[in-house]
Amino acid sequence: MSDGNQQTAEKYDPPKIEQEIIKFWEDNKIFEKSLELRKNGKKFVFLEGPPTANGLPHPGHVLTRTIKDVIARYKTMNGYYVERKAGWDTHGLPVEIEVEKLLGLKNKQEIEEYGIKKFNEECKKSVFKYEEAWKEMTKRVGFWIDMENPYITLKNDYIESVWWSLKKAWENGLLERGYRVTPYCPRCGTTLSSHEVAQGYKEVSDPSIFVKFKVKGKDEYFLAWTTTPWTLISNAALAVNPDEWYIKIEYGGEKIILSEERAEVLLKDEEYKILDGWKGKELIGTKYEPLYTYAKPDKECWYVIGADFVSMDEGTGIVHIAPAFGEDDYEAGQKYDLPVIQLVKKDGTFPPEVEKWAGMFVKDADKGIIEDLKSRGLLMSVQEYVHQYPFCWRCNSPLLYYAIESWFIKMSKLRKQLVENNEKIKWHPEYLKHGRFGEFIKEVRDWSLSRKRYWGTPLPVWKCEECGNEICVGSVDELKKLAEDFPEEYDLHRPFVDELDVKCPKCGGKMRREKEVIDAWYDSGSAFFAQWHYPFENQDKFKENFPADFICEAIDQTRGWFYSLLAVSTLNFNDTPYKEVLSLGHILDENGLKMSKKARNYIEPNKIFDREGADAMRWYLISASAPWSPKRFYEQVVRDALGKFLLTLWNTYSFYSTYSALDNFDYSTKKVEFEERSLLDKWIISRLNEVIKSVIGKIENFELHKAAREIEEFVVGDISNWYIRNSRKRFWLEEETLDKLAGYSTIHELLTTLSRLLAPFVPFISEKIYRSLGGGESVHLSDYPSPDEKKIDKELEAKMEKVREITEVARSLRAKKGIKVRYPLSKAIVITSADISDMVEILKEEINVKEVEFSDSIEPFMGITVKPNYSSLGPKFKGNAGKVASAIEQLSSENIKGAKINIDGEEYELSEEDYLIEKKEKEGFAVGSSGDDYVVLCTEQTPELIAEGFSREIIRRIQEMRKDMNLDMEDKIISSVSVDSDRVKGWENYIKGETRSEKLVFGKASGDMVKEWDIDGEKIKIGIKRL
RNA sequence: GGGCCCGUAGCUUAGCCUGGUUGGAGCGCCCGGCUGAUAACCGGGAGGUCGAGAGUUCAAAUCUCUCCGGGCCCA
Repeated sequence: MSDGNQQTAEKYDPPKIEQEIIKFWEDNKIFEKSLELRKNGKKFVFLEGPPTANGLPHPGHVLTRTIKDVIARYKTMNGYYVERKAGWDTHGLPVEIEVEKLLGLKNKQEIEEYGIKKFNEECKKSVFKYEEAWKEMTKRVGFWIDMENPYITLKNDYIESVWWSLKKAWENGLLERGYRVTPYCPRCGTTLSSHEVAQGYKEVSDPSIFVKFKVKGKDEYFLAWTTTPWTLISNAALAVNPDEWYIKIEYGGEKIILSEERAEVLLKDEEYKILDGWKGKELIGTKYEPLYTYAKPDKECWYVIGADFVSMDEGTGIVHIAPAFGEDDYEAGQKYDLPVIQLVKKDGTFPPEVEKWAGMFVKDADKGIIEDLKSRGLLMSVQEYVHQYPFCWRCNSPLLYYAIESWFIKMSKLRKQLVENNEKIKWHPEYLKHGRFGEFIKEVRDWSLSRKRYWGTPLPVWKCEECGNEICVGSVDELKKLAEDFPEEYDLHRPFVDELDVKCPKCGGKMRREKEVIDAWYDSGSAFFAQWHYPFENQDKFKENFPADFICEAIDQTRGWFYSLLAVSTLNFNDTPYKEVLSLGHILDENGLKMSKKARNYIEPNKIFDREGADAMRWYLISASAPWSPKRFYEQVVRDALGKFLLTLWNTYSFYSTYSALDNFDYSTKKVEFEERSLLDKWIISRLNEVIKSVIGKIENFELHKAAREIEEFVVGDISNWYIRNSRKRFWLEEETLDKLAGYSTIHELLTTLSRLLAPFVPFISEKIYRSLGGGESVHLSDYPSPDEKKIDKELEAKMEKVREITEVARSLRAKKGIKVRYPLSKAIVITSADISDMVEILKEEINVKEVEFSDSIEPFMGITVKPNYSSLGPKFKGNAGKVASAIEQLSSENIKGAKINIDGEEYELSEEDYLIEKKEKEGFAVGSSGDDYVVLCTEQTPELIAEGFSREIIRRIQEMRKDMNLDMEDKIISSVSVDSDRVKGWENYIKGETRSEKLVFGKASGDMVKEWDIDGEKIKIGIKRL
């Protein structure tokens, strides 16, 4: 054969092959076919968590898409019908902020001046800014999902479904107004997100005061501590820790109540007298006189309550509670049904009813309040208190924690159901179920649903300006009936919904919509029904797909999407929306740090796809660690996965395709039956089935990393480095032997089965191999392999394992003795309990010995040497010790016992401690062991053996030169070597045959290529002439 | 500050649940070898306070506690 028509397999070029496969899938609609094929199969319902497309995808997204794809493909190949509908999450504050930046808008006023309509149009554009990049990434990573018909949270249909569920909550009394305490900038008139707050902490010095609250009807005082005197105006209660001990003391002529522990700290060097004591819980309910009575509360207040958060770290153990100005305070207030006294206006000043300080900014009033209390004798002491306090990152004014009116979903009423529904879910990893997630839902708080923003699903609540009637709208039809002139074309966003002319069904008055939009988490949490526009359409579709069998996202979704889904589903259907959830670990950078846009510490997925390929990236992500464990990610690890696994797999395939093509092997016509195949073939087939069995078990458990590692071990260790290595010889034969055909049959089966086994993991290379070997139209239309138990032969596997161990020992022995494997040895003797007599050929080949013998005993090859034990002889014989020692060395091991030694006419009888017996291999043998097995090599190198070894040295060099010259395997040459022919006496024809040399010339090297080699220190020239 | 996860060689990790030979392996490094499928492989070597400390125990990488560091979520 000449250049050009020789059928060597192409080089592994991942991006090229992957693009080619992507095109093939698209042209032939393989994804669609894979669905069509399983249409009548059992459903496996996958629910896609919607990403936001207003940022570029990063490696973490590649991980989620990879794992979802592995599971979906695996299930499909197992006969399940796995529909995959993509989704987009499109609402929310991050989108607005992005657009604000884009338009240069600084705050809400500017947005409203710009126009909500135009602003929202920009938001809509923004969320699809990176849609193409996402689609491209999805395609290149090989994630099969229907991106053509995604659900999109901004669509009217989607919003309508969400409205439907909100109305249901409304009707069940689970959607209502309440307060939420949030960080609030009084100057900007806006609440801040936690992220914004975190940016603005500063160390400041505030007054901290100890204030006395008079117990009602008694001449004694509760002592409380606060760093925000201005909140005292809105005080509603005092809180004690129910489990701590409180005491009444006489101090400075007054009766004061505070916690015992704090009294000891605060009054360390002072004198006081303990009058009485109680457990905190005994104080609960005690009434006191308010410091200020500006408020006229409609509920009972000004009494002692119990709260766990009251700590003994600072203060007095008694905490002043102002529900309007603290999260903990508010929670406690809810528990005790305290009024939300809010004597602070939204601009941060006191209202008129706070006569003394009306119109004053609250923080500026601190001084005056302190003075006032002092003059009334209610102040015990004032101290400076240095602490971290948040400031507005925009305008630098101090933030207030402020109770803002907000709409809530009363999740706290559904705690029991949430916990029950969680019990139905199978979590991976399991500890999340009762750990982070379980703990969270057990004490779930009400869901603060509304956002005073623009870009989101509008809250469908309208209030009548006339009669105060409130309605929640649950469908577009309903709204059409209530609104005048409802247009044909509409978009259920602000400002459209705000501008509708809605008439009150009760009094006919004008209704106004509550200006809020809802939390975007509620949108995505509604995906399981809203994606079908349920209940307005697709009722059957919904029923078939509820609950989902499987969802999978990263760990940060635990309290995100995993929760919002369960919450919405519990709220509307009182059932779990998913049966099994896999939570993935995060992708970290090379140094184990979180990837962030700011730090730019991640590599773009596209770069990896272009260099190492999607399969390599997938393989790394799958095999690196358990799906739920974090993974470090950088290019080198993907390169390693490529080199170690994919290239080895590819080379196995390439080896097969090269040789089988040369031999015109056709599996369908020349397949050799299993029974007629060699032990080596049967062994690798046994291993294959063993691996299939184990891999299936691991995937079912989501231990994808273990499955992947096992396959990798099998491919690299068993197939490439043992099976193929040992099979090469049979494929080099020119004639068509049964053994050769058996080998081809075996590799063919190995590769087609392996490509099916690997298809969910590395869909491209497996498709390529499968199709190239004529497996069928697509590996993804095939069935997942199932183990053929009959072909698993444990005994055979154990025997092969033995052979491999013995080989290792023998190679190690050769290395120790400095005898290269290339030089044959006459014999190896093996001592083992296992019967591996039918595998001597493999052994002979692997350790390069002419003969393998089995023996029962190691003894014949071991000599026993007797050595003097100087530490015993020295003290006994002093100056004569040396003589005794040399006498001992003369003795043999047989006659040492009780031997008598004559030194200078005196006779000594040797005792056992005088000598040491050492076992040592006899001259000419090398002995090594592994467990109870021994290997003995005859190390004697005869001139004949050396000649054979040396000729192999020559052969290898010629082969390398042939490679360098780019010769085809069949090209003939003339070789010349600068050594005497005696050096390879008897092996001339062998060299010629192995190297396709027509002639072999000795003495002087010449030809098209002449190269000088260093063979064990000897300079030898070899020449090759192309014929 | 709270909850949950993680910490084993320069890097990636097995072992931990169920305590018991000298804590395995791969990558990388050094030395040597094999090779007409291979970017692979084989032999040998250097490299480990198993994050730190304490406790339980005859015995701790493994169980318990405290601390340190990283991550996620929540304040």
